[in-house]
Amino acid sequence: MEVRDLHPWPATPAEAEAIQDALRPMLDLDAPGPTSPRTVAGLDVSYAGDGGGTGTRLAAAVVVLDGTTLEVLEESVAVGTAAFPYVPGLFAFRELPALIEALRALRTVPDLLVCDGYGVAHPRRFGLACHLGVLTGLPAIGVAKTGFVGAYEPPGGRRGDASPLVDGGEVVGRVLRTRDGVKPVFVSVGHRTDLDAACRAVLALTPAYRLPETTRRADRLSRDALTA
DNA sequence: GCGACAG
DNA sequence: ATCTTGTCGC
Repeated sequence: MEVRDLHPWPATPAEAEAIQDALRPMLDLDAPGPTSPRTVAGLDVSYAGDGGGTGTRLAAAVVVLDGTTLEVLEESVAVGTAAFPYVPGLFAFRELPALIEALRALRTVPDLLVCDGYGVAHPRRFGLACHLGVLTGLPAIGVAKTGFVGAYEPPGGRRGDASPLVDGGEVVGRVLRTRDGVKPVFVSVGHRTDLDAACRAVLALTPAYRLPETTRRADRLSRDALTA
């Protein structure tokens, strides 16, 4: 699929923040999300050794599933190196180049991107899911495993129970229980979707496990690519 | 000032 | 993210 050319690459955290600020106005946060996406892509990255600095070997994977049957339709992997040191809030710059390469190799144009991390639930309201959404032009959401920004009350204990994630006085996401009695995930909007549609998609992708089937498939694929 | 801090 | 043993539970 087509992906917009990558912007000039930042050499410092300050430059990276400036890029996020420059791209944020391109976000579409008013559009209703896809009601029943035919194809859903999961993205994930695995690292070889020390996952802290720049240059670490990594593998980025994208797996496209049928939105209804969750059958695997297409896979894509790209190996490379970490393009930026890990800095909370600038996480996207670490794996963006490899993820973009994997996306470009895709034959399918997914109806929805499910990213590992956050969307607007971010210090500058521009997490990885927003960044990938703007570069691809596709609806995108973020699903994170642990907290980052925002306060919340523990959601009820049953699958589907949720509570708002609030930061700076605004709702930036939702803490969603995907399995009964299991630690919830953090869902936030990235681009061209609303929070309700994002959570519906996540529930549709979690018929058996805590994490979306898209994320689980991409995780396994990226890990295998690193080994081989 | 001190801690917390997506992956 | 990754490094890792044992342990509890279905």
